Amino acid sequence: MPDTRSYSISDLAAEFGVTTRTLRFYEEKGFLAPERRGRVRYFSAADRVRLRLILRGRRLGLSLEESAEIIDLYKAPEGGKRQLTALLDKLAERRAQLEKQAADLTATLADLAGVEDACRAALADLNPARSR
Amino acid sequence: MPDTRSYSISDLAAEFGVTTRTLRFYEEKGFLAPERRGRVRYFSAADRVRLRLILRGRRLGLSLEESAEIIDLYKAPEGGKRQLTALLDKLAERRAQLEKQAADLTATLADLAGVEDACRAALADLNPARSR
DNA sequence: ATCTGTATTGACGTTAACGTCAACGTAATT
DNA sequence: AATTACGTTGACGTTAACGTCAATACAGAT
Repeated sequence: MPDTRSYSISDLAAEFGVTTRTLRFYEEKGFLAPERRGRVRYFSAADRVRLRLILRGRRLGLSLEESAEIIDLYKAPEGGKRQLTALLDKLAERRAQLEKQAADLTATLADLAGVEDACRAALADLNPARSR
Repeated sequence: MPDTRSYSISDLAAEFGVTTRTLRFYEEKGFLAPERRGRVRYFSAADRVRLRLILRGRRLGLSLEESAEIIDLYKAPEGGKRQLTALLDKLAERRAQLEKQAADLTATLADLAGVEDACRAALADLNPARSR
């Protein structure tokens, strides 16, 4: 069975550590489209996954727009040769960007590691008895 | 010799692909502090490095504030045990965040790779003659 | 002298991504 | 009937990170 359970707005907000305002905002902007019974929102498992991806993009520093675009790429590729080729181009573009980001990340982590070393050395130097 | 050459504001802007407005803004906010002769700014090699680091942080999705904080961590660790321990805590915190980001990154790249595969398969399927 | 190029300082405008009310509806308890 | 707990829709406020003028200064070439 395809996980027919639904989530209230505050369920999701609590689970992902965001406010309900954020979720309403995402719907207003079209990044989420929960079911509506009356005025009340019911988030499906699919909505939940989509939210997870959006927030993942956010942690990567992407705009909501960018995240949404990438998520839309995830959808089953259909269409003619032209569409598919265009999609491949976009994918390559994204990959290039993300790989640059990965490089930046490792560089920063390396820098931080260097500082950590120096810091530990200074500490040990300052307290020779309890060095390890 | 310690690279005594200096850069004009538009030199740096051109080199790093930002506008002069951006550099003035960074100075105004205290993220850069170029030398001033009269009213004119002269950026040193050190300023240039700092700018590079700021922009690296920006590509990682950090705020300027966060980038500046990290860059300040890079400075030679001094101070007493208390300071050094606090610094180590900050470093660990940063590292945790960046490592989470790295995980997000690899996950996203994996997703994109999956889409690329499906896309190529669809293309090959659509044009069996020229598959490779 | 004037023009061209590059610099400067205000100062207001803009966009994204929400925060923060206020006013209200509704369903279940007390 | 009143409280409590959750939901809703406006609508205005906020912050970061610049963009976009406008008015001005100054140095060198024409």
